[in-house]
Amino acid sequence: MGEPNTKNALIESAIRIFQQKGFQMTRVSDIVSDAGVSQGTFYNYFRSKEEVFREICNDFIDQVQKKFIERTEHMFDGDTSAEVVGNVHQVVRDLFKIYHDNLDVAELLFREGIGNGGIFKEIYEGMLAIFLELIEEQVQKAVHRGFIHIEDAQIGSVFLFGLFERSLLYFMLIQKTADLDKLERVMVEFILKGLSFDYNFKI
Amino acid sequence: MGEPNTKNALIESAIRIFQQKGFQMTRVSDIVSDAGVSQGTFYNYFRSKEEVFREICNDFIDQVQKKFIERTEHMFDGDTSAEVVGNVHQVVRDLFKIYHDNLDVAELLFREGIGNGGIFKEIYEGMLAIFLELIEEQVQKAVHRGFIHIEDAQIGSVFLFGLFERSLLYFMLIQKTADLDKLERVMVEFILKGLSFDYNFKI
Amino acid sequence: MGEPNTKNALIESAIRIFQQKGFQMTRVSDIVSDAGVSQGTFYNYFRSKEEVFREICNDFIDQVQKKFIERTEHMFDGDTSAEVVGNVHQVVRDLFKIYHDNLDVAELLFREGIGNGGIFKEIYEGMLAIFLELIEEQVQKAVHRGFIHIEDAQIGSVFLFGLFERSLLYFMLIQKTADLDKLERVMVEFILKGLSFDYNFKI
Amino acid sequence: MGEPNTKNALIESAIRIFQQKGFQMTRVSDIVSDAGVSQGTFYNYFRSKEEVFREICNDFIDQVQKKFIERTEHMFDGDTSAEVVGNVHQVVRDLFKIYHDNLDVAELLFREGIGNGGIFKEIYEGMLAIFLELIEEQVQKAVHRGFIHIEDAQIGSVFLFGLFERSLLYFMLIQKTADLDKLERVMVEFILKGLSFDYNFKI
DNA sequence: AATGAATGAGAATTCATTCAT
DNA sequence: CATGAATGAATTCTCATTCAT
Repeated sequence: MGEPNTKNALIESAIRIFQQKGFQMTRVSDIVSDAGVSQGTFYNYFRSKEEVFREICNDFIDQVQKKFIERTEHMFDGDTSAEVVGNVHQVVRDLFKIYHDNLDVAELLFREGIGNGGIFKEIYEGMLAIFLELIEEQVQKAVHRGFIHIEDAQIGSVFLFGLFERSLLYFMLIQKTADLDKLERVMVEFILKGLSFDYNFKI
Repeated sequence: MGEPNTKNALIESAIRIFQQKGFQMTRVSDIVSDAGVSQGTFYNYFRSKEEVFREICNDFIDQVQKKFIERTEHMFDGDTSAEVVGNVHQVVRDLFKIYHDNLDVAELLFREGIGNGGIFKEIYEGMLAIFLELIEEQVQKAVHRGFIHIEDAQIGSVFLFGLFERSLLYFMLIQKTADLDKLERVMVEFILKGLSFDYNFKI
Repeated sequence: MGEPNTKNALIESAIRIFQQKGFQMTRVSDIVSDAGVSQGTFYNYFRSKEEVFREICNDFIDQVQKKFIERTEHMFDGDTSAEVVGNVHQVVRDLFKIYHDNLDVAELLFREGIGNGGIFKEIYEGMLAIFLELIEEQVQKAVHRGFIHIEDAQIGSVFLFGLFERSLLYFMLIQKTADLDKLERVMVEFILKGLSFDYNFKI
Repeated sequence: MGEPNTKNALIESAIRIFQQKGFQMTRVSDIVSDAGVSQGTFYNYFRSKEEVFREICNDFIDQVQKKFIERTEHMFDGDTSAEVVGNVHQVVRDLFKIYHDNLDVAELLFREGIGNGGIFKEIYEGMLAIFLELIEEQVQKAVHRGFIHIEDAQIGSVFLFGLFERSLLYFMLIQKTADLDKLERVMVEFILKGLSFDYNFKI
């Protein structure tokens, strides 16, 4: 009783405090006092501070990955350029939403996942690998279907990822005032043009 | 480049160790033993561990910023599209070189600058602001000259920055095997097309 | 020997784990998980970890003491030297058996009883006192009957105890390969000669 | 400066406190406050509480071993029984002295060396092996020279060790009132008789 | 300038014990 | 009787920083 509640409370507090103070500066005592449980209770659920962090990140990545697959697999679907453009918009909008819905953990991962002496390097790089592969696959498909063109699909997918990730980091987490509709519009146009999209194709 | 004095030795050691272990995991004792001086000596030159880090980052940013200005201020110069394309290539190549020449500190800054509970958030965000402003300025100029187009120059400059930074992070620091000529080619094409560059303009 | 109830299970587990890990390194959680009951159940039977240990030791000492009295009180009985020698052999053999039958607790007590910051000093020293007194009594009796001789019976009984205890510790617990028949033979001879036994006496 | 003093102070305090409270119950804070230095200083000299203990024990064993070799190697020297008896007395007296001079560490080792979940089992057993070997060697030599007799020299040396160690433990550390002259006299007689010493031999 | 021993606040983690169910 | 989540005191060890020499 209280079992899953306590663990959830700890996870939620951990996310909140990690986000505020960063992993290294967060004390287990901060987490437990935020969660309203005792110091020892923490260790009934997690072996260490690092373990909560990993658990949070992995949960997030799993969940986002699943949604990401659902959304992106129809990214360049469509028989006419208008349909494709519509789908790309839809995908970008969906991804914004996923990101926005998980803003706290996303921030945590993007901020913390890189530094910290490489403790979480593997987590960030693992996530990067997963997403790059998924994006590349879609880009390849569209290249084969002939309505976009890029010399190297892997490079292209790194561009798309960088473009997307840094934009959201910048506009959602740093500036915190984002006109998401506009961002979506500008991004879709930039991407499609960058990928030499054929705005007049029809199968 | 400077005289091989104690302070330089400490800075070089600090860069090396920070890069290997990250800021938080680096011990002052690691730095001094790498530099071959005693623990106390460190504090004759720096008030704290944080101070060396700031000094390293700020030196890097100052230096890169200067080069960056030099290079980018002629980014979209030229009276014909061919000249502009040539200049863009030149700028991208130069930036690659700057990044490559400072790979150690660049990695340090990009890896550490974000996390760490916001200690260095300000450094990273300061740097981001500087570069975004410089890029935006160039983009604006080119938009006014009429041969590129983008709905919002700030958004565009974030795209360019993200594109560039994450690509170099990925190919230079993670994959570690980069065909820089190809990357340059693909990047320039992607950027110019993304910015609706008029490949046929002539003044 | 008892009913296979929870308390016995806990005691048996406690003996096993204490023996493996020592008192201090044994966790109550080790004991209960070995016994297959929950953490709380332990405290329905024992007030503390120390209490199980005391209970185990005291049970052992009581039981051994009883047997020890039975056996030793006829140690030097007999009207001829041959009878006495036979009885001494019998006693030594019996004591070996007691020790062997209780090897686990014996080890526990001899290993743990001394150290641990004196927590169990009293237990070990109490046991020592009991056995030394019993031995001394027998030695006195034999001295009075005139067929052994020793300047100080207390010192002699300490010798006998040390001789016996360390031998069994060494051969049973450290070397683990003991030719008990030989050990018995050598020990009886050593003891009797050491005590200036008159191999030719007859009443 | 202060360097060896601090370390020595810590070792002396450690011996004192370990002896009073036992290894497990001793806190590093007890040691440092007794030594009058700060908590951190302890860790400039020892990696852990265990390390001081090992260092203390090993120093003691090394030192005692050296003296023990010096003394025992002439244990059964002599051309007449009287000379041998004299030598045995001398050796026993010397060993009492070594033990007495190092009473604090001896107590520490004999009390703590055994228990503690086997952490220091190896230390105690290592020491035991060393001393048993040295004793056995002397016993063998005397057996070959023909004036003592024992069926098994190894068993005999375990007897001698047990006899000696437990006596000193009992009379010096537990009873704390020992008539050492008498103990020596009784012990030498017991040992020699136990070993079937030929009180009339002459070469 | 250089040294390096000393400092001590601070953090993570452990585990015997309690108690409401 | 049994349970097991919760507790929190207690302890070890770390490491940036100071300062007398």
